[in-house]
Amino acid sequence: MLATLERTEVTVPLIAAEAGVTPSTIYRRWGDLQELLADVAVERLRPDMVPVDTGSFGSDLMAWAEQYAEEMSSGPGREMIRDVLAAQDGSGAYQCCNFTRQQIEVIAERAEERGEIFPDVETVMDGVVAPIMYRILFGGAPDAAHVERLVTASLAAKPAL
Amino acid sequence: MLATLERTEVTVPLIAAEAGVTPSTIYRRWGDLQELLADVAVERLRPDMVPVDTGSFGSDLMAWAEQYAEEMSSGPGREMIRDVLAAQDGSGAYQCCNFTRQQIEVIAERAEERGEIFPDVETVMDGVVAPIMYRILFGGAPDAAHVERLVTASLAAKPAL
DNA sequence: GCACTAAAAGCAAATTATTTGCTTTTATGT
DNA sequence: ACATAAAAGCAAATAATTTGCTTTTAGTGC
Repeated sequence: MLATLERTEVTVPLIAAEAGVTPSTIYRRWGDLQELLADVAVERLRPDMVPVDTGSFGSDLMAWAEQYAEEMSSGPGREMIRDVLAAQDGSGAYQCCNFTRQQIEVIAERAEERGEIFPDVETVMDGVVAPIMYRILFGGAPDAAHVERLVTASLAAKPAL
Repeated sequence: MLATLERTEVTVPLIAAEAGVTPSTIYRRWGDLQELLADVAVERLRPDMVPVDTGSFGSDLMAWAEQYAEEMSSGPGREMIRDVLAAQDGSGAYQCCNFTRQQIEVIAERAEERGEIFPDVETVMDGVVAPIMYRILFGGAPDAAHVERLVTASLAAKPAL
């Protein structure tokens, strides 16, 4: 029902009716529409899968980054990010950042077990995640070749010894 | 007057009164509060200075990045970014990104005239600007040491030959 | 199981914001 | 000066938000 509406057409009274509650319940629990939308978006951005294991850090990261860029660039992806960032309460954004970091940590842990040498997680956040997100938010979505270049470049950065 | 209020206390009728116009004028021109705030924020984010010339690409970029990170991490900086990104119309974000790109282009043009070798602008956007912005938006503000590391790393990336 | 309590939800009135149709002003070209 | 079109004012209608108070719900100790 609500999914078919434009962002500007979604209102608290509407959501309340949909949920079978009175609007004041929603206002008291969330304060305003943006906080509610942010909460919903954070839940929807929570990863529901472990990154696929393709055999090496490099290819795991490449596969993950490609999928991440694609999902986040999509219409729904952008709206969810927007919703999270628009909220007054910054904790949603922080959570999302952690979801992402944890996914990369999973990839890193597997690489560790294999005895690979690989860049540390913060390097990947700066070198891969941040540019993807920046371009989605501020410019056009990054294309596949760009994502590939970001991943390749960050793989060249070796960890502190 | 308005500057002393919290974001959630700023309303269209208030701004209208402040401006000495009727609210409907504002609603007709901007549609809603967020578009208006985004417009204001874009104007305030427009750079009013040329990056200082310190003698080389590396030190110019370092000085610029430090100031950029500081300004954008500040309370008002964060609010302006938030306002720009919260707008339905994505053109504000695109403009802000271009403001930044143009600043880096100025630094690059000076380096070109000096005959320096330096990373291309998109590399700097990905390697310096994006991580700074990502951390401001999604986590804690980046500290000075982090910014310095980002700049140093991106300087090592030489342009395509 | 029953009474007690605190938190959450309902309800409805009051307030505030938003939209809209219509009128008036303002700016511009002739 | 007049005609025109765009922008602004005004005010009524609609919709959203806030709030005080009542009712329900869920949990706790007896």
